[in-house]
Amino acid sequence: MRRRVKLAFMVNDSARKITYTKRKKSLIKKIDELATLCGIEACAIVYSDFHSEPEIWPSPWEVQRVVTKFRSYSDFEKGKKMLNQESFLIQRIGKSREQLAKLEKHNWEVEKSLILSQCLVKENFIDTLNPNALNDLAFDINEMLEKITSKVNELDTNETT
Amino acid sequence: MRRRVKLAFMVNDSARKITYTKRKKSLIKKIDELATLCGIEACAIVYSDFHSEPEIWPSPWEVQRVVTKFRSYSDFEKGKKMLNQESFLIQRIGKSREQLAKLEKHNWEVEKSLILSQCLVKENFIDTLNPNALNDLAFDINEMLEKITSKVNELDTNETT
DNA sequence: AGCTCTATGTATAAACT
DNA sequence: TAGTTTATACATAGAGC
Repeated sequence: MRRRVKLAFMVNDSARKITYTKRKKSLIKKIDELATLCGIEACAIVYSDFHSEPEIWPSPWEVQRVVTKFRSYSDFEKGKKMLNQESFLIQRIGKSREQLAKLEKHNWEVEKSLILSQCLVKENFIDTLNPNALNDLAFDINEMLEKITSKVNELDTNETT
Repeated sequence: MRRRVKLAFMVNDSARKITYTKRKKSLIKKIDELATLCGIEACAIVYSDFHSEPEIWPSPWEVQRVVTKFRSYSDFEKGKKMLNQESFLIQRIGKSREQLAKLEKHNWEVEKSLILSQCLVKENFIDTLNPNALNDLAFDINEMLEKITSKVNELDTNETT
């Protein structure tokens, strides 16, 4: 009953699948605990041969809930929110111009990373998509990256003038 | 030295941060072990208050490596790849039309989830962006969702005819 | 802020059902 | 395929530096 398992690919198919099932379950639990204990949001994505599609936690429905909320902002609420943000930004800029620039840089890094991780998933999609869909995906990615880049450049320009 | 920790938000700031740091480290290790032992790809994204940006595993550079590869496809390689995909799809369709439909449905769910998680991050960005950037984000998200939806509809239409 | 120590809780490989 | 058991490895809260 020793465990002493060498940290390497398990060549035994059945043992590997059992380990996968067990460890995946534990991993989900750990993620859930971390999120609960520390009040953060976390998700994990696993691409395995045991399933034809990536597995995602937390549930897509939970993620969808957040975005539904985001998309359901009325125009009024948007305006109100923007005013709040404006005040916040003015205060922040007054306090520290450099810090704001740093934040924007961070945001760009994150945005980029997320886009990239999205691309990673897209690449895994490839095996189940047709040529037209493939082209669409590539186009979307490039367009998105250009869009974000120009947005950040715009922010930088406004910031330095 | 008991651990008897209740599974709930830790109100003590310093204790929470310590726990976060420790558990995050372990979580990364677990993900790494799962990936190594079972030969799969996995990543995790954590949105915490302790960092201004989400933290991503594996490293953004690793993700970026994949995406760079993806973007550097020459037109020729793209064409070759697409042919392979077409063969694959034809084979799959011949084998089981329903299974393909199911796969596409799964893909759509995953794609949607990823877009949604991206939106989730965008929402976290809000506090550091100005009103114009906010509008841009909202516009991008809506556009992206519409684009994907229509793409899936297109796939469905082609599939059912 | 991050590290060590240590008691104890937790995860899990292997075996069995 | 999935649950149960058990011995052992691993994770970690709390305390101290």
